Amino acid sequence: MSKCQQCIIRQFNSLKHLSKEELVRVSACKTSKIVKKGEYLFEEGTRINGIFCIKDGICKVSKMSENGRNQTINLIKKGDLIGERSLISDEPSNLNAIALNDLEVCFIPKEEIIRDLKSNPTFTMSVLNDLAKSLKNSDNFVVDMAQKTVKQRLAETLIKLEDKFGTNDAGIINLQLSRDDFANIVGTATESAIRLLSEFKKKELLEFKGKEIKILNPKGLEKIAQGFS
Amino acid sequence: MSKCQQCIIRQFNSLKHLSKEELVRVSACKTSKIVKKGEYLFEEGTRINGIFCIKDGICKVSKMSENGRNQTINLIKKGDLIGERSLISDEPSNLNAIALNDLEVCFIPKEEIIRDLKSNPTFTMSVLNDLAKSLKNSDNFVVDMAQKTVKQRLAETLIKLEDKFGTNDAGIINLQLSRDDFANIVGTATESAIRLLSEFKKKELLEFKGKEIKILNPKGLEKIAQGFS
DNA sequence: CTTAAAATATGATATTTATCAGGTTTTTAA
DNA sequence: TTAAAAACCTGATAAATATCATATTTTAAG
Repeated sequence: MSKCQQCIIRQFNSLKHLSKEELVRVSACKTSKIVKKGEYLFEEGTRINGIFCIKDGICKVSKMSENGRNQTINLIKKGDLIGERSLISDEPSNLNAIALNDLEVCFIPKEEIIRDLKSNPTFTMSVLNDLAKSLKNSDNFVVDMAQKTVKQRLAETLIKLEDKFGTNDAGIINLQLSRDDFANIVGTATESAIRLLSEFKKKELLEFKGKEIKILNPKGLEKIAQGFS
Repeated sequence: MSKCQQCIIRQFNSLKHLSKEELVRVSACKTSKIVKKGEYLFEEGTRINGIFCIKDGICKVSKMSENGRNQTINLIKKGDLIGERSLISDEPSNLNAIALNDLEVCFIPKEEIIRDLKSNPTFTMSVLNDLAKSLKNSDNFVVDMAQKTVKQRLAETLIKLEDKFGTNDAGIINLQLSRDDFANIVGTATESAIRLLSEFKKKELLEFKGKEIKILNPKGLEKIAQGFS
């Protein structure tokens, strides 16, 4: 198994603040696994007892509402850590993590990381920083969900996806989501997501062929996200 | 000015993990202030550079949406800390904090707390814990906002308010909010909040006289929050 | 290659919610 | 105490969104 010390991925997250010795220890007790597209990395209600470092692939973080509908909270990509909350509280996870495409992850047990948290303040501050950023994102997300229309939210989602995952040479967003995935991110019915995507296409804000989406007029989408429509 | 060492409020938050010496230092550099009802404790876009400890009163945390509408994110009460995020990032606050009634707060400058974070792992873990809990709350809030109807959200809000602030001898919730406040928590128009409160009253789920609200049938409200209506 | 299943699409309709408009009551300040 | 302002309330209507029904296209499996 590859060693954390040599893993380039750690440069993208808090693990970069670990010393060489700490990394060696972490490396010794980590495990790796592959999660196939559509399978769970972890499930709501289970204890995860450690953090996952995403080496490759994209992971959808979601939660069931009491209404029985699924809401996607976040998309996690290569280089991100997930499961930080399990370090702190002993409660089972309140979230699902599902592979959107084949996922390569490392798992570091809780005790190991806690040991580092207690001894390495720089590492701890970095983890605090991550949580703080997530919290800010989440708060902003609440405001959007509460105050924006479905159309605004979909426009915003498209912009954010392009930002986060980039495009290929042809300008197509480097992430293929089903209409249902879009609906679950935006918090709407699948039919509504489909209709709005078609509307955006008709208005030449974007074009798509199946799941391949290319944004043609980002400014226009931005306007819509801000409520000018 | 009163001393942190003798302040009973700190028992309710992470500050309880500070040692006597640390508390003496904190106490020496803290400042106190009163914020009158309706005034800002701090404003979106300003740098706060420290944390506030709420000694008395209730504070509304909110954010303007791009649509120009206000969304209340959280209600903070006696014993809570607020502003933890400013410890970590240097960005200005993305939130407003407004006094719902007269507020008595202490302010502890950032540098002082960071010093303690670096030297006291128990304190740090407690702050991490707070952030993690907030994040969980926020995530749940996102799901509610995205997936529940206004009626469900209002019912849930009422239950949560009673939980958090309790009731007086007459069973009236210990917090007086305007209909507009309710609308901003639930994320709806003021008229809609009014209509639904009236509907709940008609169904004898609650009774109210002005801003004094008494829940009569908590199970019934719970049912509605879960989507049975 | 063929067929069944899943995903996408679109129309019709019902429901939810916002908006506007006009009241009444309560609170605030002079 | 009284006038003005703010908060509250209700109805009518419009807009947004969900739901249901059904057709088409795409994908997956045999």
